[in-house]
Amino acid sequence: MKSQRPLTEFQQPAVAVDLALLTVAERTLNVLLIRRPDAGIAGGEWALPGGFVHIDTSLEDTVRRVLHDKANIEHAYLEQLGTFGEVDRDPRGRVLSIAYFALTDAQMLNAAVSGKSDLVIARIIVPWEGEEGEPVQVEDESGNALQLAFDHAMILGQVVKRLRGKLDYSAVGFELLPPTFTLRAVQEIFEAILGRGLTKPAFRRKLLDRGLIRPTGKREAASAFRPAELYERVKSE
Amino acid sequence: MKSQRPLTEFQQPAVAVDLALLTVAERTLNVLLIRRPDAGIAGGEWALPGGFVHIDTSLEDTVRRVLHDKANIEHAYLEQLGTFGEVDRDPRGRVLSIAYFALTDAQMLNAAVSGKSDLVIARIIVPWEGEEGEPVQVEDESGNALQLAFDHAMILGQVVKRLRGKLDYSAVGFELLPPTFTLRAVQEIFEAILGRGLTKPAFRRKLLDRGLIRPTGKREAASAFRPAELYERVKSE
DNA sequence: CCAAAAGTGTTGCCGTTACACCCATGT
DNA sequence: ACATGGGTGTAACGGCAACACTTTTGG
Repeated sequence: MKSQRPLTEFQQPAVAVDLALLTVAERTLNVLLIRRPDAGIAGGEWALPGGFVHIDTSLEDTVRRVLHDKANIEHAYLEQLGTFGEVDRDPRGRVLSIAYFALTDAQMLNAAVSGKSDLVIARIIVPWEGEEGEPVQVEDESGNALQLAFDHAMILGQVVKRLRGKLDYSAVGFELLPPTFTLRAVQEIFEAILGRGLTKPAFRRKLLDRGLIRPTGKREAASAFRPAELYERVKSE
Repeated sequence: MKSQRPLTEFQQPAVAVDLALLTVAERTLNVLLIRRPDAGIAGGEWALPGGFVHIDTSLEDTVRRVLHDKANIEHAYLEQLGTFGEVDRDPRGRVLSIAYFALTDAQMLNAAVSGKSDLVIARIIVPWEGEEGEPVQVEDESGNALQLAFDHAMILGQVVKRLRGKLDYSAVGFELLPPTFTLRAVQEIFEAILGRGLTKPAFRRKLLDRGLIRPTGKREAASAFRPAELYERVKSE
């Protein structure tokens, strides 16, 4: 910091944000991907939606712009994951990526994506256990593997690692659920993120003891057998 | 990402790394600060050492350069904290800061800093409990408050929060110790970071049960009373 | 022998797990 | 009535904290 006009002294890297927008559907973690045009770099591959950081826009606002412009979503839980800055991570040149992840429920994401042909909701296949944080694979609804562009497989691996780590002591899990939900639905969210089964009674009690959710008195509508009670989040003070 | 030459299309923010180099001395968290020249922006205030990210240097290498050039240190535990990008966080213009923290033992830091008049090792005063992550205060060895530049008080608060969160389930605490150390020393590190006392027997056992350290058979030299056993880290496989 | 700090044994609490069982509902 | 998933009781396990106690060393 020896100069008073540092902003022009060196050639600076470009700065982008990349957004991993996740949900859980059919007991599996899903992520929104955008197809890169065939003609360009990494053509035909699938990437996290992203955008460059303009000089008058904060990081949060940049992410919200990406969320709105590319995913048609206005509100979602957002959290910064980290910044990736290897010199060769983008063949177009030096591009830093500030990675964020966002969480919504499956219906929201389905509605936002319907009709957009360059978007897919891909299933995340995690080829490791625990919190290793290695890269992951993705596949479409038919089970076909998708090729991820740049270092996005690694970034997604870090997202899964972060989620697994925070699930127990934070309230991120509920961000993947609609406003009211059954306990069974919460358990499926947890199992999808952790990649392993959980015992039902222990799970229910731990959840209720934390005081984060409250029964509404209503019950789910369509069910072949006994309908489960619907719960809602208790607004944090 | 609609352009093939994005690097020049928009005016880009400048990108810097800031480094919080911490140690524990006299049962207190300390951080290395550098004094900003009286003439410039934030003149006379104290800042985390930092530097701009050059176009051909990775983030890790940039941090190592800062560590070497400004703190005289070659090796230290390094971890990325997060990226701070409010539009007005730096009065010189739009500067993103990718914050890292580093950990060493007190002797290392003292040796590196001796004779450098623009550097201080400041005590961190944490005015909150638990893992709130609010800004912190700093003071010199005589107890005089130091004025922190930019958003560095907030960044340091986030570092403390991160350390408190990771202390129990990771091995970061040992990065603040010399190669061999007593159990008492480890406990003082933990107490300094957590900001509260711990009961000795429980602490010792938990530590030894984790299998991360091993007795060397040697004992500490200078002691008024019974000398404690010296331990070392067991090299992770 | 005493002071001071190192180190150990024992107990009890509490959160979590596991397993067995009962309950409520739609066909 | 019965199949099916929702929901509860109970007992065992294990981590951790607290406390009292013993041991070791230098003066």
